[in-house]
Amino acid sequence: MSPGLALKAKADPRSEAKKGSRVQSIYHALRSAILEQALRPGMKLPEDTIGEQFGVSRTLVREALKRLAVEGLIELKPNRGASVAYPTLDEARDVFEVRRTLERLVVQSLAGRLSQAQIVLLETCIQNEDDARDRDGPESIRLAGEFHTLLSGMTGNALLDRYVQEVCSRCSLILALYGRPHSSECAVNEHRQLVDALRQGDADKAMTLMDRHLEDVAARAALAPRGSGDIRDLLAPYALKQGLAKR
Amino acid sequence: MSPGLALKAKADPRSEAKKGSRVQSIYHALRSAILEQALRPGMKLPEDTIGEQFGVSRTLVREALKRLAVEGLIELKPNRGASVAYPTLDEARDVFEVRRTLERLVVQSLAGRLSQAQIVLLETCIQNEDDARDRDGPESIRLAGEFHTLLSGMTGNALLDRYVQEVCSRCSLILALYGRPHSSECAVNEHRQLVDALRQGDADKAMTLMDRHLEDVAARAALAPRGSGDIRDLLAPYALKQGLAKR
DNA sequence: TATAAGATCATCGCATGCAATTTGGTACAC
DNA sequence: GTGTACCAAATTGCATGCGATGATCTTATA
Repeated sequence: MSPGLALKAKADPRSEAKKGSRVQSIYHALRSAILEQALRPGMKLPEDTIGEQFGVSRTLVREALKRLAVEGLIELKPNRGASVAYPTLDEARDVFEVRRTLERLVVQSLAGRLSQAQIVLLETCIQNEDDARDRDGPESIRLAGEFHTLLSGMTGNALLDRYVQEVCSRCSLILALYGRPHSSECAVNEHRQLVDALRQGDADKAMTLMDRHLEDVAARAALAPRGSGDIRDLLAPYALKQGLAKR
Repeated sequence: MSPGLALKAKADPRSEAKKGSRVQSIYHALRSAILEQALRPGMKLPEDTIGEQFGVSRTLVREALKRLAVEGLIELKPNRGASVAYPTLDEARDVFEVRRTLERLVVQSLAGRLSQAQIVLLETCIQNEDDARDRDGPESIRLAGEFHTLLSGMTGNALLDRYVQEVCSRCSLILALYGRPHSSECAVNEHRQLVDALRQGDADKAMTLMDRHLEDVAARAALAPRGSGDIRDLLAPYALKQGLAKR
């Protein structure tokens, strides 16, 4: 529309550098906003409102939304637009199941094959987690996810990496939804142990550690006590929309 | 553009029924065309050419192309449009690695939990494979994939199902590229054995069978002899470019 | 003849307009 | 007071136009 807006948008993606396409920026912004719960589950996400905010047209917003929908962070209903996803406990369990499987493959691929530089990278990542431990919940959730995606990226298996990134996104949302806030200090230790096992090349130990770690994470999300969380699971969707209950 | 074309396109998606949105139709058409090698790897896929063919605008075509790109069936280069993907042998190996991991989870979830109706479904699927055995390669490749996606769908885990579908698509393309044509008769038997193990609830046996089965499939794709396939890998694109120029 | 610079053309990236669908509200009848 | 029909506002679905980017072909010069 007005060239002024377009220019502002072009100037705004500051640290994104010259390359990142604008949909990328929108995608990242929305993703962060969702994972940090600035946008709460169930919230509507109208295309033109977002487009105005970012100084782009609906076309690009729509594209970003579509990507987020693929990742399961938003829901995209036929003629009624997008809203922040509200994963059920059943879906959450499914996601964690897939995640455990995938991450077992990650550590299996990585055990004993990490370079010194990679180990340093992992350790600084863990350090960041440790530093953010006291601060707000959402950020530490995001950082914990980044450790896992950092690992998956090191496998060199692009497909595996993409899948792990996706399940991590979903898990972050799930944790933000169902997780108890005061629970990330043990994760840091578990991450440290895992890196140790990987460095020593003990694939079995690493896999066991990762497995137990993800079990812990899932448990923290109140997924383990199958009965207790179900009330919310059943209640919330009705409070949100009224009428879309299918499965 | 011309209403004639639009009508033809609208009439053509025959079994698609009324509901499937038009991008869906385009997506399925292109997907089939690629998997059956009507569209050969490396071929360019211009938006408006396809749009004309289907009687829709570039917008919808673009959307379908994006989905295919996510699935790894086409490549989408920044300002140069889409072309049918040409997975390298390394990528192929990565895909099969992920696939084995995922499908192990599938059989693990399914062992001993199949209903009678599901078993019947699987058996008819295998029968279809058997029937198509003698016919052209592409179709039997597609059918073999359908058996696996049928299985994954039965887990009830939507995410797992989506991932398996995706890796199956990719594997089909890979097999079409690198596979030897005369090799599907054993797969049928392997599928039968697998269903037997699942019915008996022998999870370990089923997992082993699935693992070996996918190993076989990968081997058939010339992925096992790491050095031998590279010649084809390099040669084929050039042969294709000739065909592309003609078309 | 071969190389390099420039012009031309095809194709995509993105914004925007219009039609279609849904939603929420209001009036009216029962 | 409840239920139905209808209307208006909001929002998405899709097509298309314009500018931009990269590919190809031309031409000039060494």
